[in-house]
Amino acid sequence: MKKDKKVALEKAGWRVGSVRDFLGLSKAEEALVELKLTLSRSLRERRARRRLSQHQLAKLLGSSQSRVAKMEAGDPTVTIDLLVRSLLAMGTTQRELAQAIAAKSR
Amino acid sequence: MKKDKKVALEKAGWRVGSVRDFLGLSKAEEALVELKLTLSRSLRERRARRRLSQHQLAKLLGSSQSRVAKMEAGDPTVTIDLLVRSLLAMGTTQRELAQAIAAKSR
DNA sequence: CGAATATATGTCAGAACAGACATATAGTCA
DNA sequence: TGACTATATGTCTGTTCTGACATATATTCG
Repeated sequence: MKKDKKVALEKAGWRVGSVRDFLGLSKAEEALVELKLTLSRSLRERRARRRLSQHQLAKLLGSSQSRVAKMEAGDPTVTIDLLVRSLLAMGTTQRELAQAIAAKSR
Repeated sequence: MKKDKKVALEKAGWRVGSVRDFLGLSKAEEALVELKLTLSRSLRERRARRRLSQHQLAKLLGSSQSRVAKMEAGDPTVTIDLLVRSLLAMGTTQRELAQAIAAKSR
Protein backbone atom coordinates (compact mmCIF):
# COMPACT_ATOMS: atom_id res chain seq x y z
CA MET A 1 0.00 0.00 0.00
CA LYS A 2 1.25 3.43 -0.83
CA LYS A 3 2.25 5.73 1.93
CA ASP A 4 -0.05 8.61 1.15
CA LYS A 5 -2.95 6.23 0.88
CA LYS A 6 -2.20 4.71 4.23
CA VAL A 7 -2.04 8.16 5.75
CA ALA A 8 -5.38 8.95 4.19
CA LEU A 9 -6.84 5.79 5.62
CA GLU A 10 -5.55 6.48 9.07
CA LYS A 11 -6.82 9.99 8.88
CA ALA A 12 -10.23 8.58 8.06
CA GLY A 13 -10.08 6.53 11.21
CA TRP A 14 -9.47 3.07 9.83
CA ARG A 15 -7.68 0.47 11.81
CA VAL A 16 -6.29 -1.77 9.14
CA GLY A 17 -5.75 -5.37 9.96
CA SER A 18 -7.12 -5.42 13.45
CA VAL A 19 -10.48 -7.11 13.43
CA ARG A 20 -10.65 -10.82 12.73
CA ASP A 21 -8.20 -13.66 12.85
CA PHE A 22 -8.94 -14.93 9.37
CA LEU A 23 -5.80 -14.87 7.28
CA GLY A 24 -6.91 -12.94 4.23
CA LEU A 25 -9.30 -10.58 5.84
CA SER A 26 -7.01 -7.68 6.51
CA LYS A 27 -6.17 -7.68 2.85
CA ALA A 28 -9.87 -7.78 2.10
CA GLU A 29 -10.46 -4.88 4.43
CA GLU A 30 -7.79 -2.93 2.65
CA ALA A 31 -9.49 -3.64 -0.64
CA LEU A 32 -12.79 -2.56 0.83
CA VAL A 33 -11.40 0.76 1.94
CA GLU A 34 -9.85 1.27 -1.45
CA LEU A 35 -13.14 0.58 -3.11
CA LYS A 36 -14.88 3.06 -0.86
CA LEU A 37 -12.33 5.70 -1.69
CA THR A 38 -12.82 5.00 -5.37
CA LEU A 39 -16.55 5.45 -5.05
CA SER A 40 -16.11 8.56 -2.93
CA ARG A 41 -14.01 10.21 -5.58
CA SER A 42 -16.42 9.16 -8.27
CA LEU A 43 -19.29 10.72 -6.39
CA ARG A 44 -17.47 13.98 -5.90
CA GLU A 45 -16.50 14.12 -9.54
CA ARG A 46 -20.03 13.53 -10.70
CA ARG A 47 -21.40 16.14 -8.37
CA ALA A 48 -18.80 18.63 -9.54
CA ARG A 49 -19.59 17.84 -13.14
CA ARG A 50 -23.19 18.79 -12.49
CA ARG A 51 -22.15 21.79 -10.48
CA LEU A 52 -24.30 20.81 -7.56
CA SER A 53 -23.57 21.86 -4.01
CA GLN A 54 -23.51 19.18 -1.35
CA HIS A 55 -26.72 20.65 -0.06
CA GLN A 56 -28.41 20.34 -3.44
CA LEU A 57 -27.25 16.78 -3.94
CA ALA A 58 -28.40 15.89 -0.45
CA LYS A 59 -31.87 17.14 -1.24
CA LEU A 60 -31.82 15.12 -4.44
CA LEU A 61 -30.87 11.99 -2.53
CA GLY A 62 -33.19 12.59 0.39
CA SER A 63 -30.19 12.96 2.64
CA SER A 64 -28.31 15.74 4.37
CA GLN A 65 -25.37 17.97 3.49
CA SER A 66 -23.32 16.54 6.32
CA ARG A 67 -23.79 13.02 5.11
CA VAL A 68 -22.81 13.96 1.58
CA ALA A 69 -19.68 15.54 3.02
CA LYS A 70 -18.96 12.31 4.86
CA MET A 71 -19.55 10.25 1.75
CA GLU A 72 -17.02 12.30 -0.14
CA ALA A 73 -14.59 12.23 2.75
CA GLY A 74 -14.67 8.46 2.92
CA ASP A 75 -15.94 8.56 6.48
CA PRO A 76 -16.00 5.11 8.13
CA THR A 77 -19.67 5.43 8.98
CA VAL A 78 -20.51 5.58 5.28
CA THR A 79 -21.17 2.24 3.64
CA ILE A 80 -20.64 1.14 0.08
CA ASP A 81 -24.37 0.76 -0.05
CA LEU A 82 -24.92 4.44 0.50
CA LEU A 83 -22.25 5.41 -1.97
CA VAL A 84 -23.61 3.12 -4.65
CA ARG A 85 -27.19 4.16 -4.04
CA SER A 86 -26.13 7.77 -4.38
CA LEU A 87 -24.25 7.17 -7.58
CA LEU A 88 -27.17 5.28 -9.06
CA ALA A 89 -29.56 8.00 -7.95
CA MET A 90 -27.43 10.44 -9.93
CA GLY A 91 -28.06 8.36 -12.99
CA THR A 92 -24.87 6.36 -13.08
CA THR A 93 -25.33 3.14 -14.98
CA GLN A 94 -24.07 -0.22 -13.81
CA ARG A 95 -21.59 -0.18 -16.64
CA GLU A 96 -20.31 3.25 -15.70
CA LEU A 97 -20.04 2.10 -12.12
CA ALA A 98 -17.94 -0.83 -13.25
CA GLN A 99 -15.70 1.49 -15.22
CA ALA A 100 -15.22 3.75 -12.23
CA ILE A 101 -14.27 0.80 -10.07
CA ALA A 102 -11.94 -0.58 -12.69
CA ALA A 103 -10.21 2.75 -13.14
CA LYS A 104 -9.60 3.10 -9.42
CA SER A 105 -9.91 6.83 -10.06
CA ARG A 106 -6.80 8.85 -9.50
CA MET B 1 -36.39 1.63 -0.94
CA LYS B 2 -38.98 0.45 1.50
CA LYS B 3 -38.54 -3.08 2.67
CA ASP B 4 -42.13 -4.08 2.06
CA LYS B 5 -41.78 -3.01 -1.53
CA LYS B 6 -38.74 -5.19 -1.90
CA VAL B 7 -40.56 -8.08 -0.31
CA ALA B 8 -43.50 -7.60 -2.60
CA LEU B 9 -41.16 -7.51 -5.51
CA GLU B 10 -39.55 -10.76 -4.55
CA LYS B 11 -42.90 -12.40 -4.10
CA ALA B 12 -43.67 -11.28 -7.62
CA GLY B 13 -40.67 -13.22 -8.82
CA TRP B 14 -38.18 -10.59 -9.88
CA ARG B 15 -35.27 -12.87 -9.32
CA VAL B 16 -35.89 -15.06 -12.31
CA GLY B 17 -35.69 -12.57 -15.10
CA SER B 18 -35.59 -8.98 -16.14
CA VAL B 19 -36.35 -6.37 -13.57
CA ARG B 20 -39.07 -4.06 -14.71
CA ASP B 21 -40.79 -1.13 -13.14
CA PHE B 22 -44.15 -2.82 -12.93
CA LEU B 23 -44.25 -1.99 -9.27
CA GLY B 24 -43.15 1.57 -9.73
CA LEU B 25 -39.48 1.22 -9.01
CA SER B 26 -37.40 4.17 -9.92
CA LYS B 27 -34.53 3.72 -12.30
CA ALA B 28 -32.08 3.94 -9.43
CA GLU B 29 -33.90 1.32 -7.39
CA GLU B 30 -34.05 -0.93 -10.41
CA ALA B 31 -30.34 -0.51 -10.94
CA LEU B 32 -29.66 -1.24 -7.31
CA VAL B 33 -31.58 -4.50 -7.41
CA GLU B 34 -29.81 -5.50 -10.61
CA LEU B 35 -26.47 -4.76 -9.07
CA LYS B 36 -27.27 -6.86 -6.05
CA LEU B 37 -28.31 -9.73 -8.27
CA THR B 38 -25.10 -9.40 -10.22
CA LEU B 39 -23.06 -9.62 -7.05
CA SER B 40 -25.16 -12.47 -5.72
CA ARG B 41 -24.51 -14.52 -8.82
CA SER B 42 -20.86 -13.70 -8.73
CA LEU B 43 -20.60 -14.85 -5.16
CA ARG B 44 -22.32 -18.12 -5.87
CA GLU B 45 -20.15 -18.75 -8.89
CA ARG B 46 -16.98 -18.14 -6.97
CA ARG B 47 -18.07 -20.38 -4.15
CA ALA B 48 -18.98 -23.11 -6.60
CA ARG B 49 -15.66 -22.73 -8.35
CA ARG B 50 -13.92 -23.42 -5.06
CA ARG B 51 -16.30 -26.23 -4.26
CA LEU B 52 -17.15 -24.80 -0.90
CA SER B 53 -20.43 -25.43 0.88
CA GLN B 54 -22.31 -22.45 2.21
CA HIS B 55 -21.36 -23.61 5.65
CA GLN B 56 -17.67 -23.65 4.78
CA LEU B 57 -17.79 -20.25 3.18
CA ALA B 58 -19.68 -18.89 6.16
CA LYS B 59 -16.96 -20.07 8.47
CA LEU B 60 -14.38 -18.48 6.21
CA LEU B 61 -16.24 -15.18 6.31
CA GLY B 62 -17.05 -15.31 9.99
CA SER B 63 -20.70 -15.52 9.14
CA SER B 64 -23.41 -18.14 9.12
CA GLN B 65 -24.77 -20.57 6.56
CA SER B 66 -28.15 -18.89 6.61
CA ARG B 67 -26.67 -15.52 5.80
CA VAL B 68 -24.67 -16.95 2.93
CA ALA B 69 -27.87 -18.48 1.61
CA LYS B 70 -29.54 -15.11 1.84
CA MET B 71 -26.66 -13.42 0.11
CA GLU B 72 -26.95 -15.80 -2.79
CA ALA B 73 -30.73 -15.50 -2.85
CA GLY B 74 -30.57 -11.72 -3.08
CA ASP B 75 -32.50 -11.39 0.16
CA PRO B 76 -33.59 -7.81 0.88
CA THR B 77 -31.85 -7.84 4.25
CA VAL B 78 -28.51 -8.34 2.55
CA THR B 79 -26.66 -5.18 1.63
CA ILE B 80 -24.25 -4.52 -1.18
CA ASP B 81 -21.71 -3.97 1.52
CA LEU B 82 -21.99 -7.52 2.74
CA LEU B 83 -21.85 -8.92 -0.76
CA VAL B 84 -18.80 -6.90 -1.66
CA ARG B 85 -17.05 -7.66 1.59
CA SER B 86 -17.65 -11.34 1.00
CA LEU B 87 -16.34 -11.22 -2.53
CA LEU B 88 -13.25 -9.34 -1.43
CA ALA B 89 -12.72 -11.77 1.44
CA MET B 90 -12.70 -14.54 -1.14
CA GLY B 91 -9.82 -12.81 -2.82
CA THR B 92 -11.65 -11.01 -5.58
CA THR B 93 -9.69 -8.00 -6.77
CA GLN B 94 -11.22 -4.62 -7.40
CA ARG B 95 -10.61 -5.12 -11.09
CA GLU B 96 -12.34 -8.49 -11.09
CA LEU B 97 -15.20 -6.93 -9.20
CA ALA B 98 -15.49 -4.27 -11.85
CA GLN B 99 -15.53 -6.94 -14.54
CA ALA B 100 -18.27 -8.84 -12.77
CA ILE B 101 -20.36 -5.70 -12.48
CA ALA B 102 -19.75 -4.78 -16.08
CA ALA B 103 -20.75 -8.22 -17.26
CA LYS B 104 -24.01 -8.10 -15.30
CA SER B 105 -24.24 -11.91 -15.27
CA ARG B 106 -22.64 -14.91 -16.92
C1' DC C 1 -14.47 43.99 8.03
C1' DG C 2 -19.17 41.29 7.87
C1' DA C 3 -22.57 38.57 5.21
C1' DA C 4 -23.31 34.80 2.34
C1' DT C 5 -22.25 30.39 0.71
C1' DA C 6 -19.91 25.89 0.65
C1' DT C 7 -17.88 22.30 3.03
C1' DA C 8 -16.30 19.71 7.24
C1' DT C 9 -16.96 17.56 11.82
C1' DG C 10 -19.34 15.75 16.05
C1' DT C 11 -23.29 13.77 18.06
C1' DC C 12 -27.64 11.16 18.59
C1' DA C 13 -32.25 8.69 18.24
C1' DG C 14 -34.40 5.71 15.31
C1' DA C 15 -34.00 2.50 11.48
C1' DA C 16 -31.66 -1.16 9.13
C1' DC C 17 -28.55 -4.85 9.26
C1' DA C 18 -25.57 -8.61 11.15
C1' DG C 19 -24.70 -13.19 12.94
C1' DA C 20 -26.88 -16.79 15.21
C1' DC C 21 -30.20 -20.20 15.90
C1' DA C 22 -34.14 -23.14 14.82
C1' DT C 23 -36.33 -25.38 11.44
C1' DA C 24 -37.90 -26.62 6.76
C1' DT C 25 -36.97 -28.49 2.31
C1' DA C 26 -34.39 -31.16 -1.15
C1' DG C 27 -31.16 -34.35 -2.84
C1' DT C 28 -28.12 -38.55 -2.18
C1' DC C 29 -26.96 -43.04 -0.90
C1' DA C 30 -26.92 -47.45 1.74
C1' DT D 1 -36.98 -46.20 4.43
C1' DG D 2 -33.77 -43.36 7.29
C1' DA D 3 -29.42 -41.08 7.95
C1' DC D 4 -26.71 -37.54 6.02
C1' DT D 5 -25.58 -33.36 3.68
C1' DA D 6 -26.61 -28.96 1.46
C1' DT D 7 -29.50 -25.20 1.01
C1' DA D 8 -33.55 -22.20 2.18
C1' DT D 9 -36.45 -19.52 5.33
C1' DG D 10 -38.11 -17.20 9.58
C1' DT D 11 -37.04 -14.68 13.56
C1' DC D 12 -34.45 -12.72 17.49
C1' DT D 13 -31.16 -9.33 19.55
C1' DG D 14 -27.08 -6.62 19.65
C1' DT D 15 -24.55 -3.69 16.46
C1' DT D 16 -24.04 -0.44 12.84
C1' DC D 17 -25.73 3.02 9.79
C1' DT D 18 -28.61 6.97 8.58
C1' DG D 19 -30.64 11.50 8.40
C1' DA D 20 -30.86 15.37 11.04
C1' DC D 21 -29.11 18.92 13.62
C1' DA D 22 -25.61 21.99 15.61
C1' DT D 23 -21.57 24.03 14.81
C1' DA D 24 -16.88 24.89 12.95
C1' DT D 25 -14.05 26.22 9.18
C1' DA D 26 -13.06 27.99 4.71
C1' DT D 27 -13.91 31.05 0.68
C1' DT D 28 -15.93 34.73 -1.88
C1' DC D 29 -17.62 39.28 -2.46
C1' DG D 30 -19.47 43.92 -1.25
